[in-house]
Amino acid sequence: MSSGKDMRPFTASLPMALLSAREAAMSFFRPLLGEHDLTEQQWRVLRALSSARAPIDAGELAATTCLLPPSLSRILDNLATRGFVSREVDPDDQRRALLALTDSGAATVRQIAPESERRYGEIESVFGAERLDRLLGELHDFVEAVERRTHEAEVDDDAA
Amino acid sequence: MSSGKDMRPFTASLPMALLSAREAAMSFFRPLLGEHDLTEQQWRVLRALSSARAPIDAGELAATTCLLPPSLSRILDNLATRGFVSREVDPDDQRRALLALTDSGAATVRQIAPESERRYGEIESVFGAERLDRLLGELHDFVEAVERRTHEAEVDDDAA
DNA sequence: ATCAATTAGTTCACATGTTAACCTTTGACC
DNA sequence: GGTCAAAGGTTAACATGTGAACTAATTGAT
Repeated sequence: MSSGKDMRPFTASLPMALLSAREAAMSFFRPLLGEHDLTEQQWRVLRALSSARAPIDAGELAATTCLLPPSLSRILDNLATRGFVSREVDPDDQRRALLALTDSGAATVRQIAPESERRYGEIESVFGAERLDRLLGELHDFVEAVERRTHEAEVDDDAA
Repeated sequence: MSSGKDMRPFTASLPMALLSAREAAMSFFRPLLGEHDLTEQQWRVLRALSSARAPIDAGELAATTCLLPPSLSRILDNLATRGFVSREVDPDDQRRALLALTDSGAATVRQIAPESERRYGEIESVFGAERLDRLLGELHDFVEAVERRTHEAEVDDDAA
């Protein structure tokens, strides 16, 4: 007698579905990043800094890139050593680090961006551009719905 | 002058959207698994073995759980040491390992499954059950579309 | 039967994920 | 103005992600 009868089939699990979809999506970009000796996470950081208009602090960067502080800390060590990122202490609050792209980092982003966009276009052609947009919208709504619920729970905790 | 003008906004990137959605989804389960000293990946392995009707080999298990062989190898070391999983050599092909849940592993899955299902129900109530089903369907289709294209590319390679 | 090419898993090296502990700087309070 | 809790980052320890190299078993071609 199998013990699996009382659980949702494996493939019907949302975390698994999101994971395999992400693997599928990243299969378009991983080879490109590998050619430039960048990991997916390093690229996320460069990309986030590139679209930031001014230096931002580590907490904000961590939130934007979906990286936990310890991971981000090590990634910044790496990127600073390679000269892609500058790290300074915020004079207004010496606990904070202010991060920015160096010229070399910005040049690297500019070099990779066009090919990255081209491959994003491939994804659109495989799945359909508007269908992809709808999917992005649903994913965004999902995150919002979960966050709303989480905040309510926190308020409840405070009240208790 | 910001250098970000030629790239898609960060939040509009599918990999990022899938990643943050996955984080949101896992926020329901991570605390539960932590209570049982299981990581997300260890739980994926236990769950996959629990729904397998017969012992399966490592390659199949890796594919099912979205784990790369090196990760799976270490995870199986861990789960075997803890007595949750048994590992035997396939007599028909001695390269293969045959994996199965032990009684203790099956008991652990049975113990966790109900609460896991309950939390899945919370996700449904937050986002809507049919809306979640549609999302799952789209994610599944996306993976299929990408895999189809990848297979075509491989055939092209062979022909070249 | 023999040997080169494949295949299944593991091991290695390095980067990241995850939690907890730590250190410094702030800010609120008295 | 001194004390203390909280905030921002980093460090530590262990588990996993990732690509490359490695081992052993199997397959296939000769």
